Amino acid sequence: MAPSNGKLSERQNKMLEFISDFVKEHPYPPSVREIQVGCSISSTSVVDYNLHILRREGYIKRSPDISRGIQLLDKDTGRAMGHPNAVSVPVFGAIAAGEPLMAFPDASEAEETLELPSSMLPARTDGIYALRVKGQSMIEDLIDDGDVVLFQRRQTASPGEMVAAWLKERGEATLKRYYPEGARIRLQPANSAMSPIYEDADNVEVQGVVVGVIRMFR
Amino acid sequence: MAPSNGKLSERQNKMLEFISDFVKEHPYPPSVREIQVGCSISSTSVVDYNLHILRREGYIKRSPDISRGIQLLDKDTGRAMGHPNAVSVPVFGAIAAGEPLMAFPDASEAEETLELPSSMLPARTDGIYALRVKGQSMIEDLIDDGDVVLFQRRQTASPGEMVAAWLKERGEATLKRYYPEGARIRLQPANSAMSPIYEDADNVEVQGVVVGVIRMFR
DNA sequence: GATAGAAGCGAACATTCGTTTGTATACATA
DNA sequence: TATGTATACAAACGAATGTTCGCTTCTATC
Repeated sequence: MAPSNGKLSERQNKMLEFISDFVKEHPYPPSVREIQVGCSISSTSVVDYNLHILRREGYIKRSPDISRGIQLLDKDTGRAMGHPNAVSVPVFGAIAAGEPLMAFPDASEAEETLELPSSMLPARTDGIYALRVKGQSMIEDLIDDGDVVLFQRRQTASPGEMVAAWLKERGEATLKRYYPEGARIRLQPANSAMSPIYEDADNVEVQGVVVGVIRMFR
Repeated sequence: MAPSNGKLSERQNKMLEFISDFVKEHPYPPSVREIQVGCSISSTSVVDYNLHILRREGYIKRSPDISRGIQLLDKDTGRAMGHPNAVSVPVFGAIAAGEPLMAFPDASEAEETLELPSSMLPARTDGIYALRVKGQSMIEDLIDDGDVVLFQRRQTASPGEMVAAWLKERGEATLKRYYPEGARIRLQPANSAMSPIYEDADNVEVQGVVVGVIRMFR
């Protein structure tokens, strides 16, 4: 069996992540075969082999001969983990209205946090943050004043994606669609009453792409 | 099968209690046979029989053909139990596309549930449900095809509110703005390409008012 | 008494699922 | 080269588990 050096293989990490995701989305733990399929493993025996290692290393607990008898443990405390369903998303100030975004916004500086179910979010739930939209520059993309927009932190974007862009010279952030055009970048509002912004590529810093919109009335 | 009078037999109550105790002591739900032994029932078919009743009455949710696929629901709200701060919102079929809404939609019949933080929702978090929007009849109110719309269950609405309305004669539900005009009701789409619907007040049943919109890209 | 539905029963069936077995490959080491 | 170990693979085995079926018992109703 594997050496007891505490390091996990890539496959073992993937399995842990799969189990963690699975229990967030289901009221029961995964079976060996569900792990097999979810992690693209060719044989159930390989799953079992690595589950033994995860158990020995203290990452999980297994109930022998019981279907779905897998329990995630907190590696540090060795205690059972609950149902860590919620991802807390920091909500920063309004976009397009000042200086909302530092390079690495810290959750502690958020005005509030939003507890969102991880099932709602894309696979990578880290680097998710939210901004409250100010103004109607994206009204034709169905994003209204006051909406909360969820972003995935990224430094690059594909043409046409909605991004939070930091305009260095102006010292402000803005929500627009991203269109690189050679050395310059067109930031296109979704409001026919407004004109696109053209900026030198050096002056535009993508800080995240839109992954969702939440609007609550009242 | 049993009459749908909402009362549970002694045996069914015992089963519920057993399941509740079981999930507190184990990281996985009980199997049919474990319920059988724990409740001193002679046959697994009796367990299955009563589990069907519990499901129909909204006490549990079952995942067919999945071992230990039993989930306790909160009878009052029809929500999944076990997530302290989260409210699980049942998501039913698409609106404006057939017959999505029965009089009292049952959480156990939801195609999926959404775990939302109670902080996101209005004070009263019971009677919240969600529908996936089909079509673009509310596009000018910034609700797009595919969006998930959150409703608060209500039988009445104020003029101008967005409601899920059940048209008895047509046997269909629709998402529109609500304008009572004497004995008839105008159901106004937010799409200038579409005409309002006029219906006799007797033929319109408000089933809920819109309290939020969620749109996830991916 | 006849009938029908609710509830229970025992057994069998079919699938899911944990486990084992035999083998293969890569790599380190003696 | 030979040997042992870690990892992976495919297949099969057998236990666990969900489901179904035919029958019985009980009770309410006509």
